[in-house]
Amino acid sequence: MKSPVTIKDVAASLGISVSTVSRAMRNAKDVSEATRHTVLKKVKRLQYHPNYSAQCLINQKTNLIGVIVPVLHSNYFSDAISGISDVLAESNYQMIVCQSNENYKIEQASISKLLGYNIDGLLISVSKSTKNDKIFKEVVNRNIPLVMFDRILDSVDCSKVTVDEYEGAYKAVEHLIKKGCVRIAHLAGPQDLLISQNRKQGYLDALNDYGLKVNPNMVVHCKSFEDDAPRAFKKILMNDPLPDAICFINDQSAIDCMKYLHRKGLSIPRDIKIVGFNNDPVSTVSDPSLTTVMQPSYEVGKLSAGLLIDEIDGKRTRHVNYELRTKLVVRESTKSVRQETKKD
Amino acid sequence: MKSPVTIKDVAASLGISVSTVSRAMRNAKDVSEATRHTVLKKVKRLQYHPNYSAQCLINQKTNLIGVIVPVLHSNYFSDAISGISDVLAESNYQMIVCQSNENYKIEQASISKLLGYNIDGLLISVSKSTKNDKIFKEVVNRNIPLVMFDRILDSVDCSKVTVDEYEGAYKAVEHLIKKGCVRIAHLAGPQDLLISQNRKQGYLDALNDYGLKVNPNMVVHCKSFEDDAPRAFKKILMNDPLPDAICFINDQSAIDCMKYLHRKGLSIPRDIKIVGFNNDPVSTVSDPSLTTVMQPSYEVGKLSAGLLIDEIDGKRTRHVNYELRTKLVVRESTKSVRQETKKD
DNA sequence: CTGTTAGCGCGTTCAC
DNA sequence: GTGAACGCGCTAACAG
Repeated sequence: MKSPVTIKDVAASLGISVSTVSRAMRNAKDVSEATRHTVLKKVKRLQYHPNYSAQCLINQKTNLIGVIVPVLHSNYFSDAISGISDVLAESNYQMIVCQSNENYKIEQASISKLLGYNIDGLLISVSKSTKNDKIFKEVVNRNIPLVMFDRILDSVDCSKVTVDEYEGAYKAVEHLIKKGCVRIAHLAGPQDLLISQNRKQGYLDALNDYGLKVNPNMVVHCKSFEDDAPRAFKKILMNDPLPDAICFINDQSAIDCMKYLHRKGLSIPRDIKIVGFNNDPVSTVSDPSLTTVMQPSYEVGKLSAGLLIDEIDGKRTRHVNYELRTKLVVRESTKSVRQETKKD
Repeated sequence: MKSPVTIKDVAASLGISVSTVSRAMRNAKDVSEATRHTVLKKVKRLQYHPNYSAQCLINQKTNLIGVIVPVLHSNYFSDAISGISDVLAESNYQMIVCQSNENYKIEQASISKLLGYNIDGLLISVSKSTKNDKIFKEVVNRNIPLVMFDRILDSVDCSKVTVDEYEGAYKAVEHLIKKGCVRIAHLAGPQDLLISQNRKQGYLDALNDYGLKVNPNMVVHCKSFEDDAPRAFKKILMNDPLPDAICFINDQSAIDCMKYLHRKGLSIPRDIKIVGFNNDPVSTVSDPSLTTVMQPSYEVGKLSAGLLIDEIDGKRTRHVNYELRTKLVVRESTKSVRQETKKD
């Protein structure tokens, strides 16, 4: 942080007082046009940039927003952050980005750091190991606007932006039922995550609403979205008779499963229909292409950032909850197959 | 930025001076164990967090690093940022992240903002519209450590971390040649980008080294990695005779092309062999799976951040250039096919 | 070991 | 319209 040239230097080199320079810089009205002009010229020549740290001390505002996500290298979160970034840039805010790596300790430490930086607001999607909400209560107590998105904590009193995962899963299962499936399995996400619970509930309710029995063996939770999914879907496939459809928590595991089934000599969508979740790029590329639930991640980011800024500006005092809609993207992995004419 | 509780409050509530509190906080040696203990207890009870802005004013150090990338929602850059984040977190730095959206004006404005925040260092991968290096010279002049990664500007005097795209492309083409291809086309990236030029040179040199003629019609530049690729590969496919292999600048366009060729009744790898670039998740999923050039993006991020911190800490005064190696990941899209036994 | 003083760079009263 | 003085929250230098 080298900014050798301060407001003093500008003032001295012009033989005027610092307060005049300060006024000229901030377009205050009580400065003569002449002096303002000379000041601004000098400022440019000297490459003077006001020191934010000093300004923050006075203004009690940093224009800094903290953003914490579980992981950065995921289509979902990088899209969301992209949305956040675009909105913040428009409003002259900068974002300090942290990834918790799904670790509550790191998350907590990051928040402490961010508080030290006097962020004007915080956007967070909590890690899957987060249960304690103490640190968030502290944020709220300090009157720092807080918006939780995607992965939220119900107990924290703040605005929240989520995706209607329940409806997403419901629509997926409904689609499968309409395709004639009756033994529909569900590879569920980590049990602690609210989004996993919501999706599972959507799955359960869809089955119920259509009069299908729930077979507990057809629902298997995985501990991690990435590493643990294969174990989980293999467990599902130990059912006898096999499910005629599986509803997944993400696209990659759905595709991994399709490949596995292929190797086992099963055909998709004929023998088993598959639905993913997310609409990642991979879902268009797999063979068969994957029916999946699209989540508006970029919009989640944009909306969250917008809400946060409104709260900072005092444009809204009450907290709000938004739930964005998903969209079922139907592709080949759930296509109808007339069994009688098909052989192989 | 509400932090009503300051060091004064702590001092007052304990009936001691602020400097004692300050000392206790920073584990200075000239404080009695007893007072330190009571101070720390009080600090916790009052939820006091030191004000970084004030500290920065003294220390002339913000522990803030600026990070600018062309886009956030890309496998490559989100991986790189993830690497940066992990390294910075270890060293107690925070990162302010900006995306230029490939727009030089935005890039420039972001840098100005970051300078205002008195960042201790800057990590940047320049936009493809960046030609002017004036703002970077200013950063260098202000003695702010700067590391460019992936997309660099040769003219700027700073440390640089790149991927050996030249060798990556060379290896890809060499692989195709060894597979017997002789009419190898290249879908090149935006002409202004150094990485596009390097990859093209690797392509050209490989052809030359193996005694193959370069056909200018077999090399087509696209203006954008995403939108413009289909136009470009269709132009390549207007060649008569058709190429027997195409070397792409990314995986998605390679896969789009494979699909297009399929619809046209051509078979891959039999009729045309395809190589991508990046090793994105999609490359494992396509049918046929895609041979591609893996770039160590996470490592690029880690290394860049490490270099920057060393420079900030004064551990290294000279600028260095690192060029990380790519790895050719061979999959089905370039598999050998014995033509005589194959029919379709 | 602890308290007092000064000053980091800037904005904001006040006088003039 | 302009300048001097004060304070934002904190640390460093100096006393004691």
